[in-house]
Amino acid sequence: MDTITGKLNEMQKKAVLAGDGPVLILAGAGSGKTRVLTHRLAYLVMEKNVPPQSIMAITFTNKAAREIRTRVARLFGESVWFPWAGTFHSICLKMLKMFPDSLGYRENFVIYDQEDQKTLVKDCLKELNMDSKIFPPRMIVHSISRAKDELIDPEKYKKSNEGDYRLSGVAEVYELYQKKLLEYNAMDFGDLIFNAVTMLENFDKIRGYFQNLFRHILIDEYQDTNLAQYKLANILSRIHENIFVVGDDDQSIYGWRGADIRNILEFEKDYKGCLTIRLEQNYRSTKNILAAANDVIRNNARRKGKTLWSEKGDGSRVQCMTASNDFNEAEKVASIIAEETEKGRKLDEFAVLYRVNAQSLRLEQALKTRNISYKVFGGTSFFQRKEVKDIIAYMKLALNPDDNVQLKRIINMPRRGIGKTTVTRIEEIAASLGSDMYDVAIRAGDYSILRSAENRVKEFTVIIEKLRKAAKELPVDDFYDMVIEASGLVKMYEAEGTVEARSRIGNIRELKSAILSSMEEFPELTGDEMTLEGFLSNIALSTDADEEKEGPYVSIMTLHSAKGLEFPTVFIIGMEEGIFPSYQSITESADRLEEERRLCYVGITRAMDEIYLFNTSERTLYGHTQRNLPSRFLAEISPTRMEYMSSGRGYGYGRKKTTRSTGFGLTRGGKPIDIASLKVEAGGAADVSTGQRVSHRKFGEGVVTSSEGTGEDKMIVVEFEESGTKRLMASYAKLKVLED
DNA sequence: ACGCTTCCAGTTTTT
DNA sequence: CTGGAAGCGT
Repeated sequence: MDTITGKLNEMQKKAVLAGDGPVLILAGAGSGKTRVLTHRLAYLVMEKNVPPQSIMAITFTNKAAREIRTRVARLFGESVWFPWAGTFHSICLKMLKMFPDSLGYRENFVIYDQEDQKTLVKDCLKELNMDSKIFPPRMIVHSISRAKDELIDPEKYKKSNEGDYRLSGVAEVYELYQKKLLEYNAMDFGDLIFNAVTMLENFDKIRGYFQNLFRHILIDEYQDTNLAQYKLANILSRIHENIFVVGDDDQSIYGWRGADIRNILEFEKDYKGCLTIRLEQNYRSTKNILAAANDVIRNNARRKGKTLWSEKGDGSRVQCMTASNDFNEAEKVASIIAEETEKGRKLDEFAVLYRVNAQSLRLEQALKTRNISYKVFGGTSFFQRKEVKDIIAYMKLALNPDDNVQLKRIINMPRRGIGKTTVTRIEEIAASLGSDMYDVAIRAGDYSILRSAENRVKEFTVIIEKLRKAAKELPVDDFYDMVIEASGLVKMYEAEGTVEARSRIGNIRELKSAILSSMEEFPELTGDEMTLEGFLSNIALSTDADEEKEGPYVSIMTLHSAKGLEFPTVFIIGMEEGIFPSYQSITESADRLEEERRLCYVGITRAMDEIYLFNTSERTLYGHTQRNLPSRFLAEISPTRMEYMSSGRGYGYGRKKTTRSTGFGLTRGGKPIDIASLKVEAGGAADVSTGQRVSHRKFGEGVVTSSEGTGEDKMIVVEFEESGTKRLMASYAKLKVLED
């Protein structure tokens, strides 16, 4: 028992030892939630004798799943296999593969990523004669994905959007899109969850089987679940009712991807009699950092409410700096890192976080010129690279020739003289026959209209036939060799001879190492040999397979990708209105802005010892230069926690003289001004600004959360403690500004 | 069929 | 400023 609870604090212990029934753990940032989960798993197996195969443990990333596995293994002193530990997607895939024909899918179905989805949507638009200007494929993919997150099928979608021209159009596409997916024997990410839920709902026996199987369900990052995932867990936990969820409503930052913060906010309502435990002791950050984070998140209305505390010392104050422009900002970050490493600190103690990937460019340049090693996380992942996807398309098609999307991708890749006309003809013939394009291609000679292209098409089908045979006979690594050889893709890049082509060949070769390492891992995990099907599903569900980088490096990434990580020193750059919070979140809704604020909270709480917040007075993004006011989040942090560093002007090459001012004014046009007095709009005549506390004679006290327009027309949104959120006209509302 | 030019839009992205 | 897509000329 001591090995399980020995190093836990009281609250953590209570969570780990909780009895049967639903349990909600509200775990603040850095409060040891992974520790609680792993200890809970160990407790269930070691003390309660629950067989590992009857525990479902769900995380959001493969990385988190791996982490939990290795940490549980450490507790056990040996590796115990939890067959149902993984991501929502991998677990659903596993359930679906156990009963593949229940939903009309054939075995060997493949998984579509976003790019495949977009391609398929474009095909649907063309077939429906719809204009992709009016119905941008990106937006449609998004709408379809959101619908699936909310368990809305095409029929329901159509019904609930009757009369709306745009959404009815989306419904049309959605319907055809699903039809094609089934024909092509493919599922997208959303389908994995949606179909698993559908399968459980429609088949009593299957449902009963899983409901009995899972005596305990544990879910990490519960604040990021969507409705479909909520439903899945809800159905599966109905018999044993042991649902143990861990999350932090203040870290819900994926609403735009369908995550429904309601799931965690209303867990107690949905699971009556649940045990709720708050983990508020933070083991990560200094008091100043936590205070700043608490200051920011306090301004959100939609939250459970929780205040983190720490036994660590105050540490240094939040370092704020206004750079003249983005170039200068990057220079400063780089120079601080250089200075600190000269004092003996390691590069991997630093992370630089930003709102959008496009911001990384300047930073990379600045770090490069100083020879500071760095790694950009996120961005295009290895398996998304064009050349890698092409190879995978060959593999997918060999496994599943029904897949027209992959066929169209590679039929003329490398060039073999099959152009648009031929492809369209094959497509039309296939459509009128009700068969797949591959069937038509292989019989190209039978169709007079294809006669002229027959030889070139045959060249392609011969390759695929060879690969289909090989796919059944060869182990995956040998099969890969054959794909390289038969497709001629590497040969094509070799002929190109450019630097870019060489890097593409490098990536293709890298894919082989990915295969080899999965082949090693696979039998360990499942006891089976890795099949082509297994490999393809594996990589479809993994993103973090990037090549390891040698040596210590500075981590640079978006705020989103930083979730779950920690660093001694964190820089957040671009703390500006319109950047962070993003322009869209300011204009769209209060909810979106609250999510943005949570993102800020996530960012600040990544820091253990030091945090630097940067903004610029001028920034070039997407080719145009803009002047942004400092982020409202800066104004929300108590000045007593901040230290404002101003510096000599200069555009990157000026002297790096840094002067410290005792106050916290922001330097603009040479005059220091108080952050709290900044207006949201440049030049606005209104006298209330976002973040300010105001009082209204009828509504009571509240906080200004957003505003739009200027002068007479200025509208502000105020969240009143008693009366809720109100939209008011600033000039008529007769608000009194409260001093703190 | 293919390559070259022009035009346009452009968050965040655990799967 | 980028990358992707559509359009046009060979």
